[in-house]
Amino acid sequence: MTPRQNRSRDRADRGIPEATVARLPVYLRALHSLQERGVATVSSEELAAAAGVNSAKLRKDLSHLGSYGTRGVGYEVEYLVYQISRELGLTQDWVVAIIGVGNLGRALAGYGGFASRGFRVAGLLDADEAIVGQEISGMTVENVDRLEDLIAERGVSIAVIATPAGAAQGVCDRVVAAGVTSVLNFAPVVLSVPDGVDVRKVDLSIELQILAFHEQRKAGGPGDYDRLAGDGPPGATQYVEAVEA
Amino acid sequence: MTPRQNRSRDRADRGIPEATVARLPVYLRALHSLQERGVATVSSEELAAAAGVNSAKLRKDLSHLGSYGTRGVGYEVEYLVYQISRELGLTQDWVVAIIGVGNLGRALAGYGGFASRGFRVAGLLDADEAIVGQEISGMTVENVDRLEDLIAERGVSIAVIATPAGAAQGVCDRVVAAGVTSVLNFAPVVLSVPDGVDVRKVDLSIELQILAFHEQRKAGGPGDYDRLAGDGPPGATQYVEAVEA
DNA sequence: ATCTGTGAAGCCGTTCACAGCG
DNA sequence: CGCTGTGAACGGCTTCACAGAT
Repeated sequence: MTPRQNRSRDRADRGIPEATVARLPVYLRALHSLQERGVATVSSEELAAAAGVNSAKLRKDLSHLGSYGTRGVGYEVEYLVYQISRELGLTQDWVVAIIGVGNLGRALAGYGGFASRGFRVAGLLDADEAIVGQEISGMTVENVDRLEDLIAERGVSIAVIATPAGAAQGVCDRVVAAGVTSVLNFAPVVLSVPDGVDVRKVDLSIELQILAFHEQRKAGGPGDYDRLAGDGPPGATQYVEAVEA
Repeated sequence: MTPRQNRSRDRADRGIPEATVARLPVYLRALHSLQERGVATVSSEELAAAAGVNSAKLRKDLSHLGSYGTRGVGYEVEYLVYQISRELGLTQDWVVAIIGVGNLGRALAGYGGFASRGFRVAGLLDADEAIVGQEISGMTVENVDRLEDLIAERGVSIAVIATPAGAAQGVCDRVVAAGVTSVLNFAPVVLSVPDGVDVRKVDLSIELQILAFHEQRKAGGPGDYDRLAGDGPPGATQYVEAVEA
């Protein structure tokens, strides 16, 4: 027991706090936007406003990367863009495979934010013969049977799982066995993975449920306009788990 | 200055910690899954495993809702499902409008997880005349010009923004002006909203960037298979902000 | 004078370990 | 005895406030 978390973040790791890492992409986006508007220099106050955080937090975050600002002046936009990009590993290309080409998989395949930020989609895979062979966003959907081969051949390092809930764990096991250690999961299930594999999860219905919680606290009921249907017997709520990603 | 955060979470709020709220939907899903398998009673240890958290955390989370377990036994699945559903406000129906019917909007419109959990999609809106009038998942796409009317007529309380980045803030301002206080934002921008409005953000490229950071820390480079292109001149990274959600 | 970088304090969330109920 | 519910300890993140660089 006592599963000593092997988390390699003791020190010497140049340890950037997780919370900071999660905000760096936001800063990066704000900086790109400034760059497009021709801004050369920015203060922590301005950048923080653009990123939606407070300026002390921004400064502390950036201080974990190094001293890239000039006191009395601010930060040079281009330089900071480079430093953050490098820290996040975006100066290299990452090869991504999308498994599951339903509605969501299609949306992801066509998502411009991937290609433009150092992520290259190198495969669209599906198990459905009716979908395999289709042309989606300039790529041909391939059979998921070839998953292991494709990962090895194309050097896939990030797998995006957009399958139905029932298929997700199986797909995950296969990509992990094939050597992938980073998974972005859109299926509404908790994936089990061995230590050393990172899973991030995006769950649309969870986000909505969190909003509903706060909304309920504000008004005490939906809408406030007029009461519409719903509100049936408490115990009788029908949950269908009809998720299809 | 000193923008005193008007965060209405001082007390009397029956204060459930935000971190707990974010996990309740996960517990709920695990419980539904148990329910389908006919399990009537579950221990904190079992439920925690199914939800991917540790059992002490689970017990503390549930303790914020009340004492719904039985010592020496565990939790009654059905009862706990009801209590969590009620706490999250899922015993009522929430009316959702999706603005922006591109690839992602389509995926969201067809997402089973909405309808099955107390969320009713009551409108698909787009600005593009070529899309307006189309039938998507059994609904006709309507013109975003009618946004305010639809919100009022149908009692929309949650707006899902799936527009391109450039349109998002404008749409957000309009839904907020029309009385909506909960927004789920898929556009890659930081939305400004007045106090009292909740915004949650889902950002695909941010998640990938966080994965890339950790992946970089493991291997020191993408793939580990062989080095492919990339790695160009540092200052020359091309960022296109070509996001179209 | 201005704005960054940072110790110190405070807050929040997690984990431990056990008291207490069934 | 088994398992929940919870005070207490701990650790991480945020915020404050100011020292220090330009």
